[in-house]
Amino acid sequence: MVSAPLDTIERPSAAKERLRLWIRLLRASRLIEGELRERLKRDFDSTLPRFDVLAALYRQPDGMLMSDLSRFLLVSNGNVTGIIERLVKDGLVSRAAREGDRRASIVKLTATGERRFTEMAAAHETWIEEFLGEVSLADAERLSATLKTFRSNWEDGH
Amino acid sequence: MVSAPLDTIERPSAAKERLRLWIRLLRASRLIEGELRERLKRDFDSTLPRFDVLAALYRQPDGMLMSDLSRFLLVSNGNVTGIIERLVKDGLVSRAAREGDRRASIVKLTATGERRFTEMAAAHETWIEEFLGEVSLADAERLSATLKTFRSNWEDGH
DNA sequence: GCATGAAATTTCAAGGTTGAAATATTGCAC
DNA sequence: GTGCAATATTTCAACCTTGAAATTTCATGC
Repeated sequence: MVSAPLDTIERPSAAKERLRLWIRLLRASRLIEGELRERLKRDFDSTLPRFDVLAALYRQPDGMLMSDLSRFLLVSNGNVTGIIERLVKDGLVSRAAREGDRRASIVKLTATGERRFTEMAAAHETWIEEFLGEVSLADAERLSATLKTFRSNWEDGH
Repeated sequence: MVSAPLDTIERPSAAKERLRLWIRLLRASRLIEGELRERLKRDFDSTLPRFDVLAALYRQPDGMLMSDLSRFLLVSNGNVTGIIERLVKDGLVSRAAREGDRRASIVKLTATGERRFTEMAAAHETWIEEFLGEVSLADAERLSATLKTFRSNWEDGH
């Protein structure tokens, strides 16, 4: 019988640890996402994708193109079409053709949308604090930094 | 002009840091999930939810109830019904009524399903290593531990 | 000016997701 | 044994999601 390389037996395998990390990461997001979904529905009769769109628009008072939204939110073009349709119907968002380019439409928050979003954002913050409150500041900073590095590497390679 | 409390100006606010953590966590999962989805589709003509179900069943050779699956995967009952339907149609999964209880059905991997899953799992491992390879062993361990604690706390409180 | 490719968006089919209501079956109190 | 709550699952409408094809408009080379 031949010994396996030290890496695979004696020491914790980095690959296995990263696989475990991914599984826990996914599970944590799903737990939190599920709870957020429930509460957005319960308290604001809204959804997470709608909240994401409102948050993106809130940061850009001059408005965004459909394609800006889809790039920023990491979702497909077709997806954004439907979500915006519903937000417009609800009066939270406005659409207008871009000056001199009838292909593109500029999407903005309405006054109602802005008011509504700030209410939702306030609740959102307290909910996240409720969920993650037991994570120490030090842990949050480390974790956050690791994830930021991960994302930078990702974007360099994709 | 009055000074704000030290906590909110001089020192990084723990709440803000945890909010940032959540945003990065969500973004990281979405990036990885999106890439996994594409590759599962491309290489196996499958999807992430199907892969999740196969993985759960692989760990339980004696089979699982529909409700076991829905609890374990954090998805609704109705959701599982549809996914299992398709997996059965594809021949990867079998269903049978539980002995003496015609309400419950026991779901298992077929031989084909098991073979198929091990292929997918192997690819999955190399993909995750590709995505997270730059996360050091130490960082992976810390992050993973933090997320585990988070989940334990969560489950105690819910 | 016109053709032709690029850019911005929509449409569509297939699938995933929830939560609530409906169905079917079981177990239990009496 | 009957009634009734509990259990396991399905059904359904509404929404989210993707990726590919189609549509509309713009820009550019000729």
